[in-house]
Amino acid sequence: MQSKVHNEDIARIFEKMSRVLSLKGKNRFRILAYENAARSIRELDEDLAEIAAQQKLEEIAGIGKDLAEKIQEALRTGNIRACEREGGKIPDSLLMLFEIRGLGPKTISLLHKKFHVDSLDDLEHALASDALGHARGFGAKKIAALRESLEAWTASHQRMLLGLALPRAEELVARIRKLPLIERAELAGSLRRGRETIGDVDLLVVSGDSPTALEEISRLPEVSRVLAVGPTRATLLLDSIQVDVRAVASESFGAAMQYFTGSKKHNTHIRAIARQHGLKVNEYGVFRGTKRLGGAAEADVYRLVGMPLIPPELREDRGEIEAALKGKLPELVQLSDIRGELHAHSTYSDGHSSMLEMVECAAAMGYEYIALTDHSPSQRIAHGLDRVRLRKKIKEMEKLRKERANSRLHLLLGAEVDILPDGRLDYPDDVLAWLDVVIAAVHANFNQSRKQMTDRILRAIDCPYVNVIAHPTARLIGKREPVEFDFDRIVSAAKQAGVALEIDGSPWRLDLNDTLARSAAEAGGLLSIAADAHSTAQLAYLRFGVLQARRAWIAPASVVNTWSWETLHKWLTARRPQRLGRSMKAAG
DNA sequence: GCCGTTTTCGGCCCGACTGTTTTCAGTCG
Repeated sequence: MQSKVHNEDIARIFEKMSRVLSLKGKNRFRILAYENAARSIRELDEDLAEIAAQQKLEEIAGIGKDLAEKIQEALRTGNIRACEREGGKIPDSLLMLFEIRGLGPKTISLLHKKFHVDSLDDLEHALASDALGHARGFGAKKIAALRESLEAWTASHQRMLLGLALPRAEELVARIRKLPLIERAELAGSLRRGRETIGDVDLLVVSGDSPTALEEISRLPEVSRVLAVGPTRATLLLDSIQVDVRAVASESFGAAMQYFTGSKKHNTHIRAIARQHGLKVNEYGVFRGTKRLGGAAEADVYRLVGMPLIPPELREDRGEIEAALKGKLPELVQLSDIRGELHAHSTYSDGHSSMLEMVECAAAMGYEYIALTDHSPSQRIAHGLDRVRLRKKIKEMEKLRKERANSRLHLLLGAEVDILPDGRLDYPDDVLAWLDVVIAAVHANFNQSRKQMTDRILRAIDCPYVNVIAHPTARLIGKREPVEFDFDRIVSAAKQAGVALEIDGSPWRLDLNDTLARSAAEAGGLLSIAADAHSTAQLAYLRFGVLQARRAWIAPASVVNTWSWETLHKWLTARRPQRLGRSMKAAG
């Protein structure tokens, strides 16, 4: 049996084919057909192999007889002879040039033929020399624009982390809202849906004088570069993040928000339902024939197709439309439901803020409880606490509790304890008994087998002092793959034991991710949404965890840190061997 | 190359924007 051919492999072949054909100046609709097919395949949930087995390839939008046969061939042999023949002599490095903004088939073809540019490196050299200067179509501005595009691509060809992009985008929106010409400004796109990474920022504005408003936006100090400005649209760079600003009419604002928030799949599905009602939905509104029925408010769009407004975080076509039609949209946890933080560090381990600073910040945020969960000794780089230093921390915490006796904020002595490779915890039971909150986490030996890792985490869950498994898959977005384990077994063991699985809000982690968190919650498991804060400012990371939880359809009831102090306290102590931790008694 | 209440041929992704053009070509979303 041939090694498995994935949907993405076939999408790549078709994408390559469309680029090859465009370089050769072939029929533009044929080019478009391959492009559409590639996109259509990328949007599939099901494996092409399964669809092929059911003889249903031609039911996929954009796949006809010919492409269905080509897919069959790719599934059998791993490649498509006709596509290889067509693109045979064209190096992949040349096709990479399509990634550069401002380069299309004509220019790439010209660069290739006249200047022997076959790669991004070649392009860089050509742009650096003055060779292009005299060629037709290459003015000084064009060359400068290409230099900038190449630079921007190098800086940002990978997607940007939500937690880093969102605050920058929000600052920009706040700034834009203060401009006198601006009536409204809102973020749309994947940022609004809370996706863990984003490609660019979509921003909609309403103004009585759009052209001037867009000019003014382009001149804001936050904007590092202006790629394009016209009367209805501007493309800007905010650091290396591309921002697309669109000016829309007030009466179309809701329809435009709906359209530009996406996802594409969600919108396609909504439009299909609209068609069944004899309606047309686009970015300008909802129409029956030429009669405009609504579109000023986003809720208009959903109401006219017979459903309540769907929260942006759910708009991925993962069942939310069916749920909305049945009136069964889930109640989603929101930031204001959160009553405390169960994962935060202080200067005792690798945090940058003192216990006092962390506690004061948590009080200012209106929290009812905060656990300071510094690392255990195995985390040497993070200054994990041995018994002696842990005792010192307990003393300081008891002093803090006395000084703040009138505060409604409960201080919890916690630790983020390493789960050792064999599943034992990094503190012995007598030390664990000192703690009010134990969150256990994998921080090393990520490459164990699936079975070893499953047993390791199961053993940690078995320990009666453990309350939470922190960042369960240990992934770092774009940097470290999630560890492998039997997720269903972990979820069911955690549920049995009353152990919560964490949704870590740190922008680099967001762990559990949305799909895993959703299946944990659907199985009836408990979750904890945490900031994993290493400073007072990072306590705000919790909101990214909440966004992730909302994408996972999670209701407040299954999130332990939405619970009142009394309920949480009962839960924390429920599993413990009889003798209560002494600091918990002090917390009273 | 796909698609079909316009159905096996003849449409399909076109409007906005930039740069270099002297009335338009190329690219983007």
